[in-house]
Amino acid sequence: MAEVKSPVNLLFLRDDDLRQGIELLFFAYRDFTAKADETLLQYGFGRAHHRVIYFVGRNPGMTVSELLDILKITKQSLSRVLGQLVRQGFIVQRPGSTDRRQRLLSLTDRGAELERKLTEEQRALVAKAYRSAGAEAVEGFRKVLLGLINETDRERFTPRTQR
Amino acid sequence: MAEVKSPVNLLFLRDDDLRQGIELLFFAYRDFTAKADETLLQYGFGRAHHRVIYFVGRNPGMTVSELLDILKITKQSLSRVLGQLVRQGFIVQRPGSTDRRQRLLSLTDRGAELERKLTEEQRALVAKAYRSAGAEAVEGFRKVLLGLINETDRERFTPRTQR
DNA sequence: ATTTTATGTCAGCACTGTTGACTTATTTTT
DNA sequence: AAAAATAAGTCAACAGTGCTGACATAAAAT
Repeated sequence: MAEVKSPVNLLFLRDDDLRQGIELLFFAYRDFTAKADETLLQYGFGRAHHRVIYFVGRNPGMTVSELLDILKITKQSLSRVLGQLVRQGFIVQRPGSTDRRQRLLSLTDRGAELERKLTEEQRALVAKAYRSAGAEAVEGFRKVLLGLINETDRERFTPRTQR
Repeated sequence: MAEVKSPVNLLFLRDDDLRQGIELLFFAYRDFTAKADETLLQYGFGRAHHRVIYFVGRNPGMTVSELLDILKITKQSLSRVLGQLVRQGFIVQRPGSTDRRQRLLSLTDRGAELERKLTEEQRALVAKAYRSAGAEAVEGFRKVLLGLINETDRERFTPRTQR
C-alpha cells in the first residue's frame, strides 16, 4: 500500500483524518496504561501512585511544588498518594538545604524497585512499537505528540538546555 | 518516503529514548483531554460521558455490547453514564430490528451538538499538531500509536476492509 | 421447555480528582 | 523586629468513574 502518497497532505485535513488521530490516542493510551495498572493493583496502588513514583524516580530530589506542576493536580490530591508512598517506605523526604521548608523527594531502594518493575512494562511496549514502526516513524511520533503538549511543558523535551 | 532507509533499522533504544516516549504520551494525553474536560464540567459530565458520546456519534446504531468492547469497562460502569445521557436527552435507544433485545444507540440532535462542541476542541488541537509536524510525521505518529494498541483493536484502523 | 444472551439495576467499595478552611515552619519583605 | 508570603501538610466533604456481586427481564437460541 504505497505510502509515498502521504494521506494527509499538510493543509488538507479531513474530519476523518482528525478523528482517526483522536481514536488512536484513546486506544493507545488505554492500552499503554493497562498493564502497569494491573501490577499496581497487587500493591494496592493506583495510577496516581505510578505517576508519583515515575517522576520522583526521574527527578530525584525534586520538590513537592515541582511535582505538582508536572502532575497538574491539587496538593490535597497529591498529599494522599504521596503520604501513602512515604509511610510505606517507597519515597523519602528530606528538607531542602537552602530552603528548609522544602521536602525534597526521592525513591528508596524499595521505591526504585517498584519504579523499575512498573516502567519496565511500559518501556517494553514502547520499544516494541518503536521497533515495528522504525526510526523515521518515531521521529514523527515525537513531533506530533510535542505539538499536542502545551508550550510551557514542551520545553521539558528540548535537547540539552538545562532547565 | 522511503521507509527502508531508517538509519538504524534495528533501533538502538536507550532507556532515555523510551522514557521520553513514555513522558510524551503522558503529557500529550493530559493536555489532549484537558480542554474537553473543562467543557464537560459545564454540563455536569465527565470524561466517561465524552467517550460514550464520541463513540456513539461515530457509530450510530451501535449496540451496548459493541460500546462496552470499545471502552473496556463493565456494563455497570457504562450503565451509569449511559443512563444519564439517555435521561437527559443526549442519546436515544431503540430496539434492534432483527434482535429486539438490543438497544441500538444514537445521538439526539442535542447529543450531536454536544459531540461536535467537545470533539471540535480536540480536532483543532490534533489539526494544529498535525500541521506543525507535517504529513510525514503524521504517518509516523500513526504507525507508532498503532503499535501500542493491542492486536484486536488495531484492526479498527485498517483501511477499507469492513469489519 | 430450557438455556443462553443482551441489557439493566441495586448496593457497596476503591481510587483519584475537586474545593474550602486551617496549621506549621520558614523565608522574604517591609 | 514585625508582617507578609511561601512550601508543605491536614481534615473534611463531595464528585466522577472504575470495580465486584447479586439479581431481574425480555428475547433468542437450542
